[in-house]
Amino acid sequence: MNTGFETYLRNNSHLTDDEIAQIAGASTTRSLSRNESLLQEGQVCRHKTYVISGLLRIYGLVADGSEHILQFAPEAHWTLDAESYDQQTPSRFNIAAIERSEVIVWSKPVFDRLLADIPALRALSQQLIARSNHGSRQRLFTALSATPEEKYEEFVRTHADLQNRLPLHMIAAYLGISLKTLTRIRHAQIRR
Amino acid sequence: MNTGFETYLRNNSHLTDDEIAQIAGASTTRSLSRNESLLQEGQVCRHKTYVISGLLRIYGLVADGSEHILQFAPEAHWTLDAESYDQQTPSRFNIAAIERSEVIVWSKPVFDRLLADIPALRALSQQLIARSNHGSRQRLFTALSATPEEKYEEFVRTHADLQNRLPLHMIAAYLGISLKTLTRIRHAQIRR
DNA sequence: GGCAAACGTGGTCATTTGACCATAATTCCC
DNA sequence: GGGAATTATGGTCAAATGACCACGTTTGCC
Repeated sequence: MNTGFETYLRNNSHLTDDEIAQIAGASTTRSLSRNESLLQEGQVCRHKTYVISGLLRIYGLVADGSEHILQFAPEAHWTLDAESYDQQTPSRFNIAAIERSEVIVWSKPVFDRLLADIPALRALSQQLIARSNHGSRQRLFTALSATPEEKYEEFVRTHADLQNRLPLHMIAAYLGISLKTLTRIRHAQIRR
Repeated sequence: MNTGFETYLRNNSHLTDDEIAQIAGASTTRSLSRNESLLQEGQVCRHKTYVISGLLRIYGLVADGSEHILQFAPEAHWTLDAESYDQQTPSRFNIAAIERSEVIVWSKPVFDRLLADIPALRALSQQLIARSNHGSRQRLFTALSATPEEKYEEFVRTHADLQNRLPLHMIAAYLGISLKTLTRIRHAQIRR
């Protein structure tokens, strides 16, 4: 079986075919229907996850019930609440499917074992953490410094592929602006 | 010589005294006067840095010349533009001293050598990256979801020690709000 | 295929926020 | 110690934003 995951590893790591087979062999597949939850606030994230197809979101809720999205995870993304997973502590965030999705997962003991056995997997993990770090930081800077319009423009620039798979209210929740403001921005841009 | 750095390593890692001596021995000390720059946008971050004393800030500039602060780095913090350092690419951010500060630095080749030789230092590095990750993410969530007042309250809660070492306009630049708004919030709180 | 839910847009209004300006107090540095 | 720069606060005003509401359309799903 080739889930696309093997292809991903072949193209994005120095793993040998044997190692790839070993990693894939230790994984379990899980299907998520639209809106199905993968992790809820307060639960401990017990699995490392890779998205084969579909689209997930990682988000937090605030007092008034509205949600704010930290990250989208489309196919070929590793998604996890890193803090909850690493430390096995209750998560502050939620993960749920936006579209029908397929993910593969490893329980933490299993994945730890793989990490211990396979140096190239450690290297890949570190690379992913570093990338995530840079992503968060860049996003933080944008959140601090950009106007709503600039935020939207950056989103379109960096997530062109996701733009038509997401309802506008989720884009707004991702940008930290209201749906109304987003609508206004788009309206203004059409006029131009 | 004991700079406090050795003590830090003794308390926060599994490094042996020999290893600690090796790491400290490979470092260079640098003093920064108030407002002195350590790294400017566009430069490549060529050194790993540890703050012995004082206080630095990592910030970015926007078109109108205003600055937005990503992070404060007081004594006992490792500070660096991780992306620029890791990939040796031009930095998008600036680092400068807020107070007169002392830092110790290692050039990247030297520190890479230490990392290769000392497993416990790799472990520490990974821990620091993970922590930084979680910090950025938490901060991003706050930036997206909190009101200015909530942001300030969280800042006071999490940075009580820095509060009276920082001018208000820098706190505002950190929170992503205007100085005016910050003044208003503080005024309202006094009245309560 | 059809019904219910989700979605996108629009209008209005109150509130918040930031821009600009001035001023007093404080702090820094030579 | 003293002069200059930085800092904190305040006032006013315009603009941006969000809250609330309604309505028509689209979409998902049984």
